[in-house]
Amino acid sequence: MLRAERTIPRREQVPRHKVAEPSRLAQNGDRYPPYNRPGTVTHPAPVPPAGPRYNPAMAGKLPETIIARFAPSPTGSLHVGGARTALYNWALARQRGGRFILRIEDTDVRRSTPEATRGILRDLAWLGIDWDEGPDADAADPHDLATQRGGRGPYFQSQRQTLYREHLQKLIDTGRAYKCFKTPAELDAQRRQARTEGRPEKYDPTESLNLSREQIAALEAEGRPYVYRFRMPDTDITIADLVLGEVTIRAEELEDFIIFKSSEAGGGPTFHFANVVDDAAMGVTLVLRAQEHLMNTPRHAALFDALDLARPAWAHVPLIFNPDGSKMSKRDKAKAVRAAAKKRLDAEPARGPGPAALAEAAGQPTARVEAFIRGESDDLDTAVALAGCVEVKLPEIDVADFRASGYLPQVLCNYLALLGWNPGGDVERFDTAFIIEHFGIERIGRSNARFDRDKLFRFNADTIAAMAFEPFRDALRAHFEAYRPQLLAKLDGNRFDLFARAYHPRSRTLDEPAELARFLFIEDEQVQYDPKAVAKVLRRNDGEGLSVLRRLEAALSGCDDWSSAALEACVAAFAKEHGLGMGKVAQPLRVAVTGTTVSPGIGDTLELLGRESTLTRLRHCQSACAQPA
RNA sequence: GACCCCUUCGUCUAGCCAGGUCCAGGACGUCAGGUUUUCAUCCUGAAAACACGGGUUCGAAUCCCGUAGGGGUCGCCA
Repeated sequence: MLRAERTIPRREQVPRHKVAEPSRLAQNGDRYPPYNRPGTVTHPAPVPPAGPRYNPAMAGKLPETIIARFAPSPTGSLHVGGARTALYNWALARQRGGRFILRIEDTDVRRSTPEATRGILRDLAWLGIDWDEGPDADAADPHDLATQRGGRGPYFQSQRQTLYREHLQKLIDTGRAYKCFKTPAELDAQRRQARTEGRPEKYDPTESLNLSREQIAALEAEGRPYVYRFRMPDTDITIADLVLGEVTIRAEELEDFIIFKSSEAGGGPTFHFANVVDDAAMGVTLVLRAQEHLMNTPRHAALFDALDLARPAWAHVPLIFNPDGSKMSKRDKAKAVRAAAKKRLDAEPARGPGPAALAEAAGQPTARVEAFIRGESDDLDTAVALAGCVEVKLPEIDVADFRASGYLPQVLCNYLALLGWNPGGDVERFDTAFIIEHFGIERIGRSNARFDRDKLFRFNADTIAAMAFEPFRDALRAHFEAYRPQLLAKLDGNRFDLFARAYHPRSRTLDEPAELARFLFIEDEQVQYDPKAVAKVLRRNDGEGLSVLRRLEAALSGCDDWSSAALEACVAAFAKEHGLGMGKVAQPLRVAVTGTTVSPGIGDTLELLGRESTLTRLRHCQSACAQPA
């Protein structure tokens, strides 16, 4: 029963931190992935009555029916900030029995890619965020109309052009949209001029507005490209934000903006226009998005008004930053690699031709690597290739990064929910069902937050510790299938179970076992003996450890039952017999078979390794680490 | 620069709307001890904040005004 004792999760006592009680909504667990079901969070803690704290949100009212949406643009991976926005929208829709729509805003034809769409769908699904309407995450081609769900599709803006045209026509008919033939270069020059003269850099519509029908026809005949601009009202615009309260922008701050791009830019609606038209067409009642959109909102409000459509409720959530206060972006990966590469080059100026050697090691053109290191390029592929050579771990930025690093989806949701919102009181650990039950806009904060990886890491570690064995094993297997297939292949049959048992208590992420168990995946001859470990554990005191190994070899080869429990017992008996502490025996053995002082319990380590490898390594070690003459 | 938003321990935050019970509570991190065959845990304890200045009040982290600082926006990107 030794094994049972050793393999129970680390946290036997009720944790110090308060953990939310599994919530009532959790009972219909089918909506969530297995690991997302309650039960992984078990210790009861009181949730204080969610006393609404003061919030100027009183300025706006949450709609009766929540029809929320998440509308990413498929120009990159799903960022944690985006994930949080999606989570908040989703939670509100689920809590109120509303609908949650996923709409892909691919109006930027140049930068949108199907791969990005696919990645976003995959990452949302992984987080346990599902949507009532939108593309199908499992479809061979999510763009395929037949696979999209919901009655108000299609859910790609590129597939809704007719609708935008119709609404544009309405604005033209009511005199709220007009053609503007100014080129970007002209506008830029005007802006610069205004700036040097100290005038406000506001677009002046008079010229375009005064164009006669004939003049317009002439310009078009010349083939001059034009955009459509929206005529802003000349009144102040107040928006009732659910998080920030009332925000008023004075009329003079407002300018006519482009709603339809020129043929040169690919035509079609701009974000502002498509966004508003679609929100209206899809019946969206709540627009909860990042605060960087706050200054767009007056434009959107004016557009709703001009189109005679009901404004949705707006809620602008604060932004998420790096611990150092900088904006969290993909560039951070390049920055981290650059810093490490520079350090490496500075440290070994004598060795090799520097950047060229690095480039070769990374399999990248030297010129590209040099440019990268000089900071002239932030190319992600170069960064990734280089990262392996300079031994730097890329910072996690996107949801996919955290997944690859072995974070649990429910933990990421938990942490993200907490970044900008809290249920009140001291409760910090909870599952998604709890979020659905308790989430509320009135408790969203109003100041920006910094992303604390340490805290997320601790949440993940504690959640893994609290998991029952089977869910942990299944999650670990799924992770290895996706990210460590070559290692998984070496863990046949119930050896994977044994592996999972041995590493469950020492895993803080699902990826840690892969790093920690290196010794398992190498050939017996490849074991590298850490000099410090050898000196301390084997050679010290006149080779005390080595002599233990000699005697241990005999004892172990006589062990018939090569199971963790029997091995543990065997080693313990040996220690007792020789009047040694367990450490005096287990440590030399550990160094002998792993090359380091770190591994799972000695019984697990030996069983995992197998009899043959253990004995081979034991002999090999004795000759390799013999006391120097 | 203009406009808008924000401001409690290093970080995320509770408390603020209904001022006293707050010499400000929790979490992560940090530090000091302890448990443990390594690792990872676990246990005990500690340091650590109301940005500043005015007001209102018997009393202000809480209400008002100002200052400073941080952030966002100012694209035919979203």
